[in-house]
Amino acid sequence: MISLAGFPSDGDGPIYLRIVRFIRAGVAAGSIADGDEMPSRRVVSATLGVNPNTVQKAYKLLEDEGLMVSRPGAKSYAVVTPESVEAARAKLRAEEIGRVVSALKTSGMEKSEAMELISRLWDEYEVGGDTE
Amino acid sequence: MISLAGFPSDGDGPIYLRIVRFIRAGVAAGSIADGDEMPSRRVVSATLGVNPNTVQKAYKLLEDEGLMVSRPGAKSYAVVTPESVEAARAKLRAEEIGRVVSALKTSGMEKSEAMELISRLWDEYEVGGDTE
DNA sequence: GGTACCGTATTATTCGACTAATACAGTTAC
DNA sequence: GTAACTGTATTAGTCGAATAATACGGTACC
Repeated sequence: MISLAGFPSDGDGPIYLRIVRFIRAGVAAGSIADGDEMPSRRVVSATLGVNPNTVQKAYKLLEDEGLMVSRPGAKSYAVVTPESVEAARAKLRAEEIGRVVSALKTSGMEKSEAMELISRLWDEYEVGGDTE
Repeated sequence: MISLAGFPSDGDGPIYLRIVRFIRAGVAAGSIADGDEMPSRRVVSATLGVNPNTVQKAYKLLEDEGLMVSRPGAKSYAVVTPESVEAARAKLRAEEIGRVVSALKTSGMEKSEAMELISRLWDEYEVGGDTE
């Protein structure tokens, strides 16, 4: 059974995404094995103090990514294959990151400037990109 | 008087940000000159079919950025100086990068991971034939 | 000074994302 | 079969951002 130990009590972003991130990290890091039983929606919801549907939203995303399997009535299990591990890592890596670097360097920005800018944007993060 | 010709009837993001972007682009591109008269809030609101306060929200941001000046009762004017042009370009650049950062966050990546990867990729990336 | 425009402030309303409440349906072990 | 779990769907509440309705006060020009 996959443990929720280490799940951050405080974190950035909505709860369902933090759950997704937590499982993705486990798959990517190898701390979750193929066929491991996932805690049920209700167990997770009770543990984290959220609604089962919030967990369902996270589990649905994870299933769509191929990181777990669910079927009505039965328990859910992690899927850890070379493909799913790569999928998890790809998500964590987000290939578009290369475009950030590309765009920034092309614009003639110094590395220190770029890091500062990205750090600030990350914290401020407004859809539409307005800052200040 | 600055013209609204070319203002995109459809676009991404809230209206007030599209107005901001439109003016920023004009300043950055040089199609707006220093001292140019800005259309009043009410004129813009009537032209675009939105509330004057939506325009006010945009104009307030532009004024905070140093791209225009307003004072109660009087007309508003564009401010085009080396500083404001640089400010406009920086904002447009930051906005573009912000979209990518947004995508990374939505995909569940954590800030520390992102910063680390960007730092590493920065050193590996070679400026090639990429333009734009 | 009066009129017509201007910018600004205060207060609703709308709308979508996130979360919750509840009910429904499938699986498994006895 | 039935009890106790499981996953899933439908609907409602909550909160913040975007926009609107309205009112107020300043400036310019005759």
